[in-house]
Amino acid sequence: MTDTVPLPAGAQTQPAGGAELPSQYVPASVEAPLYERWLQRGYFTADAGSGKPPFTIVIPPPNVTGSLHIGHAFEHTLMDALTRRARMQGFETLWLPGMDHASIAVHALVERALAAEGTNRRELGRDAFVERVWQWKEQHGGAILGQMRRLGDSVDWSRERFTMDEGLCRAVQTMFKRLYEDGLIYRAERLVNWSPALRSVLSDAEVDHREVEGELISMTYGSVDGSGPSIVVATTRVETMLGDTAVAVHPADPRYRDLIGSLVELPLTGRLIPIIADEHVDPEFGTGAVKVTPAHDPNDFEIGRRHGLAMISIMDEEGRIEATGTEFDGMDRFAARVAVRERLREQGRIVAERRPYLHTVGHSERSGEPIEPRLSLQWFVKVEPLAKAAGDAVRDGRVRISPPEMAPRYFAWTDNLHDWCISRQLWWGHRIPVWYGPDGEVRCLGPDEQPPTGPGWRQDPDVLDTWFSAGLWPFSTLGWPERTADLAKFYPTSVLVTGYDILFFWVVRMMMFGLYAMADDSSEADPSGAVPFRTIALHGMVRDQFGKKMSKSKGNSVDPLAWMDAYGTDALRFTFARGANPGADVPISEDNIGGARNFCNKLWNATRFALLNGASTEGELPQRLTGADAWIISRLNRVIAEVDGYYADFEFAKIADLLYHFAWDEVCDWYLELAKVSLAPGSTESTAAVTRRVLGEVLDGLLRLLHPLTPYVTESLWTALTGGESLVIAAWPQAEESRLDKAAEDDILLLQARVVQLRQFLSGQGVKPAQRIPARFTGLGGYEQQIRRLLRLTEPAEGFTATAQLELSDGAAVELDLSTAVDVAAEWARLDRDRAAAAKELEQTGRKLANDAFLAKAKPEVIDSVRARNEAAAADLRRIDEALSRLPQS
RNA sequence: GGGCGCUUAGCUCAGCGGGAGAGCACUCGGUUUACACCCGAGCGGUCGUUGGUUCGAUCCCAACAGCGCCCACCA
Repeated sequence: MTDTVPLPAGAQTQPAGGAELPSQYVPASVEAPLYERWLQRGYFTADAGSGKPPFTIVIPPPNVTGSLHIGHAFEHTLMDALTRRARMQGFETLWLPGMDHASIAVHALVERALAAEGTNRRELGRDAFVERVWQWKEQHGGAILGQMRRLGDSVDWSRERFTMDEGLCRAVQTMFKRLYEDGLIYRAERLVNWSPALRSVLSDAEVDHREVEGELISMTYGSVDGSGPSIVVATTRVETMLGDTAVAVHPADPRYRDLIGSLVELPLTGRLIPIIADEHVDPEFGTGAVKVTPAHDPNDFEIGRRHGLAMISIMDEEGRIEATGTEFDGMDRFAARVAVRERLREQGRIVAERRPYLHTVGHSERSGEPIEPRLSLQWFVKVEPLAKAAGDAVRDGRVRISPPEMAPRYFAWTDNLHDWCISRQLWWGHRIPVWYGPDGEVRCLGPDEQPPTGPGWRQDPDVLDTWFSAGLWPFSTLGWPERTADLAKFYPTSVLVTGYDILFFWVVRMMMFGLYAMADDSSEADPSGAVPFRTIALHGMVRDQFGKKMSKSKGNSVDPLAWMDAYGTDALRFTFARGANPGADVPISEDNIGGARNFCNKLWNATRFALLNGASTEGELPQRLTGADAWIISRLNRVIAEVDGYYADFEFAKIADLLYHFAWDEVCDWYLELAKVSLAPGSTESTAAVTRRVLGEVLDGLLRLLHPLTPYVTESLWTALTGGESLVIAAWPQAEESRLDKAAEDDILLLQARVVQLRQFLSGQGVKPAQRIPARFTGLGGYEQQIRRLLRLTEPAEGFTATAQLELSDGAAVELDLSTAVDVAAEWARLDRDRAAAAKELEQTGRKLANDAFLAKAKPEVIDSVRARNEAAAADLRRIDEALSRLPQS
């Protein structure tokens, strides 16, 4: 044992010596130096050549434009906890950091800067624009990386990746070419989601369906004067009528049977269009007749294909009407909607208007405007076989989804995925590796192939959807397509931690690509080795204290950095962990984090107490322990096992809650108080030595268990307590069955029950904590000294008069001299309450025991427990009645 | 329109067939030498409603009401 207290690691400003150890934990003086030390010692750097089993997490790459928001901070806390625990468990641990190039977000940002300079990307030109983006990235990108250090993320910075770096470019090209050659990537003219603001196509996943107030206009096609055939159709997008090529009715609809096959005049254009029959039409809706615009509506596109209709595009890439020879040519789509409607009205063709008409319209997720279905030549991934494989991997258990209730959402996606449009009319991103020759040749190139030269050859101008490269993340970051040592060692990754809100976007794409690309690499020893991750752990979203989604516009969002400043990183992390039930949202508030800060301080002071009292972690823990020492070691070992169980199911909230209560209620409130007796001057040196060793053991174990959640305070305290190098590389505790001691646990439970009884009695009597009451115990069978200390009871002295007697649990009793302070009324009230509770328990359990059906059908252990409760209630009642009879009548 | 989930103390949430729990908030009492970012004692709930299954239901089933999220081409 040492007679001075070692300096907590990182606390350079604090002088050595327990007496000078501050009574409050000051995170700011500890965090940054500790993180620096961890980096210097290379604790986070993984070794692909290690013989240890691997544990891998790849970070969901944040956008290069992003900074750390509360959602990242939360997600990183969970990933870091898993990573740190795995490292302590002896895994070769890799948590790989990186960023996503975020095509659209970067475009928005840089184009805004260009606009401020009075220019735009088209004036600048492609190469200069891309150059400009790289400049921006070097200067301003990646703010989040520094913030991750504050959070304590134990990522391997030597392996940091970016989705546009050289290696990932090779991966993207390789993947594209493989899919292309397998016929899983194709180019086709399809009806796509077009964003006029971005002048680019978007995938289905980038379209938000929002309910808007529009108008539903019913109008007459054909003759208005009865001179020829006519039919009434309804639409919310009147302007699209300029591109109509048919009117469709249900084949069995008697109203229109005679009209099928005839031609009607399309107003404003003079074109004649056919009335056709198609099963898709719902006769119940509207008039039962549908205008068909194959080039601007997904359903109509399908109808058009079935009937071989012409597809007339009437809109350009910025959403302006293209209808040569009409007055609407060049008009914005929304202006045209009004203009067309008014022109039709003049012709007496409007037969009904419903306004407002509530319906859903797809909007561009990024730029916000309504998307326009538009006919366009684009690249697609044929997802069906890939998505099936992705679904099967979960169905057959190669990949586990946690919590399992989330699996249906996953299948809903894999089972219904449409082909994925991967080309974007943008400049920042992975350019499609396809060249077109002068004679219509198409050549797809891998990363090591030279682009064709010669006149007329040009590369496809489009870039790939950001999610294409993100889908390769779990293996591209490890060196794929090269068969690197990293890939061999660390793939498949162990667990993917992500929010349920992006399950569909990203997870399914990684599954599809991982299973496809890595199929050849899965060995016989591990046939499931192609999966990108063994487990998908889904978490919820961080919400405010009322369960509301955080948003800047609502003003309820929280800056995690400000909270780290005010309360410390560990407090923030512990708050997240404490709220993290699998798959459920996480409400947090300043009250929560205040409590977590207090908890860190509690640990600080518990360890300070231990250091001041010579706690030791040296040498073997005695095999035979007694009393409180045996109890707390037993409890520690139970807690270790429980924590391990919870980690298996990502039950962070339960881990945090368990450790909080173990540390605070059991270690601090009881064990430290009981230990004070063994450590007091009156105790023998051998007793004190054992307690000092147990004290060290318990705190050592507790700090190890807490380290994944609260790395800084635990590291700081643990190095001071043990003199060890670092908790980061310390071993994770092992639960030892031989340390479980049911008898010691029962002893302390009894002690606690008795102490609580006495406290309640004294508190009910209005006895002030400072008052020292003389007491005489009988039948205690041990722990008298501890009970006296906890309650500040004195030995009965000369003139002791027992003014009160109290029956304590399990046959013990105490006489107290309360001549100084007795509050009879308060005690009556308290005993009455207790009596009512005991009587209720007696009645409830008695009724069950009197029920033959219960006795006949209930499980024996249930009956036994009810019987025991019944007897205990009866004993309580007797004790209370006895106490009542002794109390003076008021 | 389809799918998933939620409704338990003032707030946020655990529990999910046999004794209603936690944190915070609240009330009362405290200068106990680790900690007032503390200690002790307390108050507070017909577990959304109505039926059913069961010896027994907060927990299982059904219906209803309210809320949330995801998916979706009803013109």
